[in-house]
Amino acid sequence: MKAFWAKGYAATSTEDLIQAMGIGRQSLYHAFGDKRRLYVEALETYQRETTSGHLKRLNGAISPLAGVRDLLIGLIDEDDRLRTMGCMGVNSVGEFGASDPELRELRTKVGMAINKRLAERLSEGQANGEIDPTFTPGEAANFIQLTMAGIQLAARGGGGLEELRRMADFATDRLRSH
Amino acid sequence: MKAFWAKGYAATSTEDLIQAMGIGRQSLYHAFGDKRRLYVEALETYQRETTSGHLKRLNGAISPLAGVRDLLIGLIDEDDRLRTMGCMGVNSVGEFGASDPELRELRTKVGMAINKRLAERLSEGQANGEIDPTFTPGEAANFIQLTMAGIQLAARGGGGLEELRRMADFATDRLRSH
DNA sequence: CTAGTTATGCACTGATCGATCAAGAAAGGA
DNA sequence: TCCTTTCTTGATCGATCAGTGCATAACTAG
Repeated sequence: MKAFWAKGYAATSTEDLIQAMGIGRQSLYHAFGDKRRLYVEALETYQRETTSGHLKRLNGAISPLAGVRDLLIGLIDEDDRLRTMGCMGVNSVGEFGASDPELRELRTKVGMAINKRLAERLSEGQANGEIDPTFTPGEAANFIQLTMAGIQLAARGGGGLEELRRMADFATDRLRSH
Repeated sequence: MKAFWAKGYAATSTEDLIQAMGIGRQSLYHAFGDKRRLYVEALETYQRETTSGHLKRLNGAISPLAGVRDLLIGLIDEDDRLRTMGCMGVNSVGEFGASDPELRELRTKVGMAINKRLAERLSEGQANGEIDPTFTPGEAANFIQLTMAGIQLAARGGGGLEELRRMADFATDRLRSH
């Protein structure tokens, strides 16, 4: 997973993979079928692990808007090395675009789950007055997801810790009611 | 340029390139040195061509906020095929991250130029009362750029025309003063 | 212990990778 | 015109690519 995450699908050789996993060549093919299947499994694992963390931060905060902020801030790893790896899902979109139906479905599934919970949470925030009531929760949820992707892309591009945190705060503040 | 744009650096073979350009193999190496140099030149050309369009839209509008909107809307091609190619610069960030100093500098240069003009324009908007005066133009400019990247990534991922336009409008409206 | 299944190591496949060679064709300059 | 430089063509380089065949090793069930 880390090998694909760092270098992308095409630039990661099967040699890289067996080195990273510390197993033999035949074991890789026996266990995963081929390079592509391994990539899909790695991406699935990545999505599963990260999504649960995202939802935990979104739900755990004391208020909906604080949840959004925690979600965005939580994307930004303090460690430079980890942060510049970005998000494997975002990287996958960049590499494959909309061309691969299987990856697209995988991505859509995760996106919808986050979107749903995000919209619920935003709706709560509108009810308690902390979030601007003039927009629809669904649109705002889409926009938060766009912001998530933007932050993670900027992180991969070498964006600094403080710079990214300011952007997360800025985006969060844009949802606040006046 | 289109070949690299569509498939990324690693997945584009020199055979793809000579097919796309309609020239012989040796001509490619004679004219560009190697694959990497050709990629850098292609990316430079892409940046130059697109950036001028972005600035034109940002400057051409009747008001600063309308300029921001035109800038964001202008990223979204009506043609599905073109839209799903996304932005070559964004794709490049995804593929190479912060690992390549030359690409990073190329990207930074363009980013700063847009950022500067964006901040100026936002400042104008705050002066004429159309844009929320409570934030600093620089931060807002960074955020617009993050939104640009987010839109273009979503486009590559298969985002629909109307969906993306709604996000552009939503982001623009977040800057409006109340 | 044995039989049968599963996993692994090593050598190797054809294909394709990026890049180069040698030689000729075209273009440019005096 | 002749000579030099620039460009193009086709064959080919060694390296690496993803994926296999085959024999051995490890494990499991009885």
